[in-house]
Amino acid sequence: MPKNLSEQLLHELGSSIVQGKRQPGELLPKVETLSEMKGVSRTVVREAMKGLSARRLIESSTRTGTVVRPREAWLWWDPDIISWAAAAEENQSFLMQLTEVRLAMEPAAVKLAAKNADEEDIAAIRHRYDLLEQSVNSEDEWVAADAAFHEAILHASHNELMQSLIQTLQEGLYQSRHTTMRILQRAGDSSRRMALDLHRDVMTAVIEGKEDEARMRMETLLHTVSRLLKEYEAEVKKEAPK
Amino acid sequence: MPKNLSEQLLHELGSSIVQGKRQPGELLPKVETLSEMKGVSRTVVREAMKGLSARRLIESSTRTGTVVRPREAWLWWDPDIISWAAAAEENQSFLMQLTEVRLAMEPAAVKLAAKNADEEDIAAIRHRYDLLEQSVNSEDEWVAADAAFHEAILHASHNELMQSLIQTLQEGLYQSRHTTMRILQRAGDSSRRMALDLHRDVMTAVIEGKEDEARMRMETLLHTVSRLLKEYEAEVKKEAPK
DNA sequence: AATTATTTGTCCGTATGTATG
DNA sequence: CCATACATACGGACAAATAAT
Repeated sequence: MPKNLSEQLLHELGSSIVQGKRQPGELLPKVETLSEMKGVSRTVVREAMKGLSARRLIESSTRTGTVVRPREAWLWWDPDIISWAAAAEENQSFLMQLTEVRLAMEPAAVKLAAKNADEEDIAAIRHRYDLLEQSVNSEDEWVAADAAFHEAILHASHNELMQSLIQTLQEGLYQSRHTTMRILQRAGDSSRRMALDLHRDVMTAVIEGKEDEARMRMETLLHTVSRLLKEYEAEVKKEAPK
Repeated sequence: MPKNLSEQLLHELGSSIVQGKRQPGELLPKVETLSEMKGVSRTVVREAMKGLSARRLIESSTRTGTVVRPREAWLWWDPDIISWAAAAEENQSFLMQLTEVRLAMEPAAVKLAAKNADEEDIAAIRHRYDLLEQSVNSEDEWVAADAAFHEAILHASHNELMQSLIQTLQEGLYQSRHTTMRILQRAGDSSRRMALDLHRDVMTAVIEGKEDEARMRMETLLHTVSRLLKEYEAEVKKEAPK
């Protein structure tokens, strides 16, 4: 998947750090040694190192060598770091943290959308909602239509920073949720129909420019989905206990 | 300031892109040319490029060369990108967006703190508040004490992701605000005394575990400070109109 | 469809800078 | 002050990919 050798090595080293296989404070092998270990040139190793230090996972200094930086220095909002952390064995706590941020940001974004949406935005949102309505009977189409709807709302906030943030956030959640998503889909059309109503409520408030209304309805939507998720998780656990 | 040549070049190229001097879609000079232009080796150029592509500011492919990626692909939550954007000429819109995110995140973090703070956290928060109280008469000490107080609250949220996010956020705002800060400080002890009360209210709610109370009080605090800022900005503008 | 030109990607020998012992 | 060990920097060579001819 990675395009070139240095990206490959970057992912290998990066995930080993984020997943705790290399602890903060630990000294990495010197460039020459790594080059031999991985069978690549020093150039490739050095370029991978640049990727790691751009994410503040490591710090290099002459003579001392290259050490893994403490967790609080890491740039957690890098999509790769999030992806590596979400792919870790023990990721429950991390996913909860991601969810907490989402619960804070999405309603705020919708509130902004209600304030800032122009005619073009509203047309786009309406269109996405129609597509959502049409795909209420299809498991596969629903997921894509749902994402597109949220993206249209997000775009209407006219805040690039929030868009970027929520996007990386969603990707992180998505990666570790595709199994759970399947579970939710199994719930069938009825829960999707319920979700559809909640989506329409959000849309209406945005179109009418009712900021706080829009924010609260998004909160309701998120909490409902989260409750559904928990219920079905519990149910599955009951059916197949380990 | 930058430690080595490649970081120097990275900052030069990175800020020129973020500040719009090199537009999305534009083709960068090839490695060899850049190497000659800047008087550094190709190795240095290549390593700087790695830094830019880690931040998704550029994309390279063989034969085609290296192009500046569209703004929506950029990793906006990289501290360097934020710093470059905050240092731009036309940064009003960017600062507003940063502020909007802050207004969403800080109250959410305080709410979490009210939920999750343990004895240790509470002791730390109390301590920071005492320092804040003691520095109400000193312009210089206040800024540092205020930051420390917010950091202690943030730490009590027990959410590394939020901490990281708000920290980079604050650094971005701080960089472009140090002039405005001076203005606010000029307001004298009275406004600081008012702010102190608001801080105490937040602290109390956190200690008592009143989540929504804590969130709302932080919202009040932020809005009050923002209002004070605007008032003094307007006043200064009146005194010295351009 | 085959060839060529151009640019990134990769390798490596070598030299320099810097902090440690 | 010298020796050592590491990152940093330089540049020539070749490989791989792809747009243009």
